[in-house]
Amino acid sequence: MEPVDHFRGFLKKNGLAFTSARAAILKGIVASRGHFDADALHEQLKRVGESLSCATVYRTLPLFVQSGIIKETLRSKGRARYEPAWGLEHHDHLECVACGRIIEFRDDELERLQDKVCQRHSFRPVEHRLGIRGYCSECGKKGT
Amino acid sequence: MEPVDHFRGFLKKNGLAFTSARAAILKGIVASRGHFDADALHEQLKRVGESLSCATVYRTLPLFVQSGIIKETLRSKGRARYEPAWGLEHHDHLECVACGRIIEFRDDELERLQDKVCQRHSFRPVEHRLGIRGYCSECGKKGT
DNA sequence: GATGAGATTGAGAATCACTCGCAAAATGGA
DNA sequence: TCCATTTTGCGAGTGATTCTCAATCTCATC
Repeated sequence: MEPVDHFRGFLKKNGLAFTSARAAILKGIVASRGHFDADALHEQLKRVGESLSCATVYRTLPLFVQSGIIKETLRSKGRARYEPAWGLEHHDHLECVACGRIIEFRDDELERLQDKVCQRHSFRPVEHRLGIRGYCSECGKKGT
Repeated sequence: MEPVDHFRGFLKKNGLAFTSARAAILKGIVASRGHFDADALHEQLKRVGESLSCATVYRTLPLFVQSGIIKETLRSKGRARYEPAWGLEHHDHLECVACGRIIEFRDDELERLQDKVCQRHSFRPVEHRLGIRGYCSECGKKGT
């Protein structure tokens, strides 16, 4: 199913309207492959002629999170960041503190162990975030 | 070694002064066992008669992080949160989305696997944060 | 113990990401 | 088409954090 169809279904189920602003934002999300923040998304939309108020962008992002189209990731420089999630497997992040590069990885064993930890504490997980900060291979070479 | 001695050493090594404000904040940190945020720390200090400007608290916390006395943890409600780290083992967090309770846990196998992931990507880790959000045993019982 | 260069502090203004309030406009089921 | 309901844009408001800068404190050195 296409994200847009899923999103329409989500809106209808919740008595919300599918507006042109929401359509535009969804297009922006799909276009921006990879991580983005509210401001970057707003800028990108402006570039393609879709000028929405930034309040609308901020107001709409949670809907996309709730519907599973995107998910919030580690915030950086005080800004909430997002990444597409629709149809993608869960993964975690390595974040280079020197160059800012973000490397995604997935490790099933790691996932399994986390579930075990939750069981041990009778904890029902909803989501988790693992972020490892350090130096990527490039920056690691350059010293310190 | 006591935290205060370690901290003095850290300051000297960096050409910084050991001031009464910093001593007071350190005392506050030690007193507040467990997680805290800048505002809570400021309030606590005020309660014991140490009235520092909140700018000073904000300015000083990074020094304690750098020196390894505390570390930043998952932020909550838009606030940066910290926990004591001096002399304590690393651990990760389960965070209840219903009641806000934070459960600490440690799993060596999990740590080991993360190192493996880093090796696989030639990534030199500096720190990592794993936060699992969900429902704790108490809140899980109450439904949904 | 006095001195001075440099570090630190307080108070309030400034930032910055984000949210709110409200009137005007868009949506969509009947 | 009509209208109750939802959205939007704008600008003002928030709340955490940071900055500015003059006054104050530290501490190595004298």
